[in-house]
Amino acid sequence: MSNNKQKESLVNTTTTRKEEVMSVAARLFAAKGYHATTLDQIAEEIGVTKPALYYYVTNKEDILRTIIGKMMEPMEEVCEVGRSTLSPKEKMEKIIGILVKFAAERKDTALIAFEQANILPKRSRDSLRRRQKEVDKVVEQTLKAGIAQGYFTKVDTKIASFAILAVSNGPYRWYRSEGSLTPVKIADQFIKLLENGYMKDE
Amino acid sequence: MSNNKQKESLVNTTTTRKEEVMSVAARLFAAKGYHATTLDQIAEEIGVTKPALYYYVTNKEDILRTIIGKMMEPMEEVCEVGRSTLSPKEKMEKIIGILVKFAAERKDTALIAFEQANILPKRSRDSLRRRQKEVDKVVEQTLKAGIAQGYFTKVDTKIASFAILAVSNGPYRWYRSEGSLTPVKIADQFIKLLENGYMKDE
DNA sequence: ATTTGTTAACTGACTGTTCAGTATATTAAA
DNA sequence: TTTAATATACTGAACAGTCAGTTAACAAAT
Repeated sequence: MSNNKQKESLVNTTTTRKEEVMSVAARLFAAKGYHATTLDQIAEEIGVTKPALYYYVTNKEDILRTIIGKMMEPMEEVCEVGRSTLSPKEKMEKIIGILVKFAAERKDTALIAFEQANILPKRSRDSLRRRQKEVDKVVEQTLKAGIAQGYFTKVDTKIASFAILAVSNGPYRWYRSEGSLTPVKIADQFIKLLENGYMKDE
Repeated sequence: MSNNKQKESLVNTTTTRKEEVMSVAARLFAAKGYHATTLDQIAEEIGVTKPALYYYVTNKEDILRTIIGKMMEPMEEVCEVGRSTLSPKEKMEKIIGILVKFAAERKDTALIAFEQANILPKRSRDSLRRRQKEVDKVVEQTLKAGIAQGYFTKVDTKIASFAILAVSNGPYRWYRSEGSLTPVKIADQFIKLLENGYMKDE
């Protein structure tokens, strides 16, 4: 009885214990929610006991914070696109691509960041919210630029950016990596729909 | 022996205690999540003690189930539109209107139904999921019909329906009733964007 | 022999739920 | 009209279970 321990350097590509904690926790937080997930469950799935987690992590909340922190990178990418010299159309397409890719490939992280960030204390939560507002602003500014330059139609830019973001972030709810759809195909379809709509313009 | 509700229409001006429990609970569940909300908090906001809640409700979970149940009605409305004889374009516009209206006017309910339904036991959760799938199907069928009849462009109907639903349900995340935007105006903008896109077709 | 990693056993706080009572209002009986 | 009986709406106290976090001790590897 007992172990079942870790001999990580065997076939382990590069996953450290800490990363394992994070990915297991992310899966459980996403599936059942933060409060409904116990440290015992995380530990058991990894094959250790609860106190062992405290060797890698200072807090339960620390796990959540770390997971949510992973969302910062793609949002920063979006902001960089915003600062680039691309045309509004190209910018928007790149932004949608980045967001769809992340929402599909990192479903758990996306779900947790969108639906459980309010669990964090104001301090930690605010840096996420601020970045999200920056992303909002990049999308809206891109829309405004496109309209000003005569490429885009005159839509309400606030409402349209909410729509574009809802679509682009949406895949974390339904994407299945086992299916035949790739993030790129999804993004292409989204772009086609958002740029031209579903009505045939005769 | 004996039990609960039935007519108490005597002095009730507008809201019964049970309704008050539900609306307070909905606000707290939406703001902090189900597990992070204690019965003491709900009771305190109403101005009673925790055991008093059990006079109106059998369970904490029962509160959640009741709140989520409120989402059934608009989804049934959508299904009725699907069964109607309207044109695909009109159907889709009505569906978007119904969903936007609900997501905006009943933000808390929508948030809880979308983000906390997995807390319910499979049994209770399945009736919601089934209805959601029906709504999905109505949207997809409407798209297919519109394409078949030559009104809509040939989009991937699975992906496009996810997009339309993400947009239409989205307002529960950002709508503020104090603002100048009405659900109808939002729906109109969404319809315009989804039908024609943001690109100028010259 | 120290560092790294882990465990068994425990604590302190919290929270959903129950239950025996109580105060007030409503109805029935005298 | 007074009195008794019953239902309504709640409270205070406590129970039972859960869970984040701690402590101290132990093993393996460097």
